[in-house]
Amino acid sequence: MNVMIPPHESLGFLLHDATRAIRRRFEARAHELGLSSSQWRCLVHLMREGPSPQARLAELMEVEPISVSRLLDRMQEGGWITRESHPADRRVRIVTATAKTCAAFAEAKNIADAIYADALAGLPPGTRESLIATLRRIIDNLSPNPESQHVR
Amino acid sequence: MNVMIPPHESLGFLLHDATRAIRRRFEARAHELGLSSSQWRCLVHLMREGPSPQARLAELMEVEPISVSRLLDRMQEGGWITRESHPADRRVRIVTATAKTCAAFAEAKNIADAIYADALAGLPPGTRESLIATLRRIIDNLSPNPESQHVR
DNA sequence: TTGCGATACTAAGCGTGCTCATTATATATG
DNA sequence: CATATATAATGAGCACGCTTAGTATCGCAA
Repeated sequence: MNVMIPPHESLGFLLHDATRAIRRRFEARAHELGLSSSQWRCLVHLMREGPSPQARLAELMEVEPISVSRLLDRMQEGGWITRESHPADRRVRIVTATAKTCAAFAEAKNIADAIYADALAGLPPGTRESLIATLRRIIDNLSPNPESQHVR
Repeated sequence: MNVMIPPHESLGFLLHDATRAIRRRFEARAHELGLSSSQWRCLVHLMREGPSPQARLAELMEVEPISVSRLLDRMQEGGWITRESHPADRRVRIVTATAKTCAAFAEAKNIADAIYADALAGLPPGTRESLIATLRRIIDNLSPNPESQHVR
């Protein structure tokens, strides 16, 4: 019945803490840009994908459409994106990054890259690659969609 | 759906996604216990530490005291903890795990351990240990408190 | 054409984190 | 003693995730 968990050996706790440390540091440094980590995640997908319906962004971010809707409300208010009606399907709103986004993108990316470098400081070469491979496998193993595993 | 999109390689995104996958799976399985992942995190610290002031729990969980206050409101309502006045310091509320917590603890721990095993399935032996070491170093590297690094 | 299910988005409300501010109490300092 | 500062907890309000539900629109089939 002993609760023998030495300080933070739990995989879940460590992943949680590492993720939170990175997110906090990003938000501290990107605060002056007016960009939260969720907004940054959204912009990365949007810049890679190009102008997209909200449902596509929800799929890429793996969150519910309603979460994207609220997020985009704030991003639109912040001037990061525009929402335009799809010419052929009036249900769809096409989300497009603004010039402000394009201007700030490189700066935010530099912030993120610097944090990753800090995070991995002192770890042997190849750690990043093996960590990435492990994380990808964990995500794949826990994917709720079994037939998508190992296929992609 | 669309299988042509190459998955992103960003460390932050992968950590975020892996953490979320574990959290989601835990919450799906612990739902019938009435335990959220945050409540579980809190209980783990509480069982390890013993009856504690809220401020101590906030320190252990590395969240703000107000967040603990709200979390404990719900945990108290759910019957997981009690709050008692400190006999010598009337500012302090001592948080204590209830019998319900002790009864459910092993079950929740089994859920968590099973998820970690699923997550690491197919990865070579030693992956867990190296992943844990890497994550601990990342957390340490990003700690906002420089003099605590490498000391613990 | 009409109807019906699927899809795109939004509304309402909650959990869990945050910042900023407030109250109550303890402790140190003049 | 009186006051100033520090600490413990909470209130108000926001960001961003969720579930559940609703509306508008599309596409297909009878």
